[in-house]
Amino acid sequence: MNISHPKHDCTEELHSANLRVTPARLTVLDIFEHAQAPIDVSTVVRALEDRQEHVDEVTVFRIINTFCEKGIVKPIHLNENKLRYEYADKPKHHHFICEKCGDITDVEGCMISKAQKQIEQAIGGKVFRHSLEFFGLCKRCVI
Amino acid sequence: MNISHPKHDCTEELHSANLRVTPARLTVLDIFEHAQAPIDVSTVVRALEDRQEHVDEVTVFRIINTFCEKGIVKPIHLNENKLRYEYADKPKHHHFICEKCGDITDVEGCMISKAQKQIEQAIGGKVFRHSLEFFGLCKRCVI
DNA sequence: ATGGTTGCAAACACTTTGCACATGA
DNA sequence: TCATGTGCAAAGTGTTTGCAACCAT
Repeated sequence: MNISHPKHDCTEELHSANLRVTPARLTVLDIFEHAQAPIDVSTVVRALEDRQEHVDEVTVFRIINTFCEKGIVKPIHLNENKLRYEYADKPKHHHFICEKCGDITDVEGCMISKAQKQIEQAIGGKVFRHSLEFFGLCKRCVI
Repeated sequence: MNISHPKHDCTEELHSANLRVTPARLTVLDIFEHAQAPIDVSTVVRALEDRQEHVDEVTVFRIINTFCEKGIVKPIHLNENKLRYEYADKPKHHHFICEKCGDITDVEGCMISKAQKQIEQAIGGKVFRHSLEFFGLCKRCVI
């Protein structure tokens, strides 16, 4: 019996999303599963190159958009002029961005889900989600 | 009747920012002072047209960038592919964006300045600012 | 007079679209 | 086989830059 989580199978994940299994999609999925922070499209393209896979940037955009539609990854706005994406199967968290070195750290836990209730009362509507990012200097840059 | 003296106030404000007073800058400043929500560049261009002032979009970008450098307005990221800007002289607040009608409401007060302390301890760095937006349905769209 | 400001054209970065060809099921 | 995925070219946004002409001081 397999006690720990079975080693994640990208092929299976694509199948269960009703997506055809292609080399590009498999590798992009694997890249997201191993990414330590939200990554943008050109980073994915470079990661593919590093693995000797040459995938057109347009195709990477399309793969990621498909993954977003299927809920496999989700877009992350970090107040840049571009989108980043991260693997969706992560616990809720926010991000801390170092304004000097650009390092991105996850901030675990969500401290404002209760604030949403107050806001709903204030605006008389419904709050579905929020976006919260912190900017500053990481421990290596703060000195 | 509602007689305001925007030109006078705006002239002063440009002077004290060491900026030359031009018709385009005066009107852009007045537009920001009267805006009810963060606005983007093309909205400013349209607002200028409405006042019979035809200012090139590039010039509006430059005016707004100059205003940002002077701290007269500040950029607002609302998880779009473009920037919005708002008059900087407003109390701290966040924004609620209706995902159906696009209406933007200010959410008064900042409920996470104390959370920043905890985050600083967690990451071992320094948090200077944060970005927090709420998304949902406004009271007209929630039904 | 002269240095900052503007308009216009062009470039730029990121993202999407169209279409022919290739490929997974 | 055939619907779907991919590469390439091109277009679509939002934004910046170069440069000559213009204008506020």
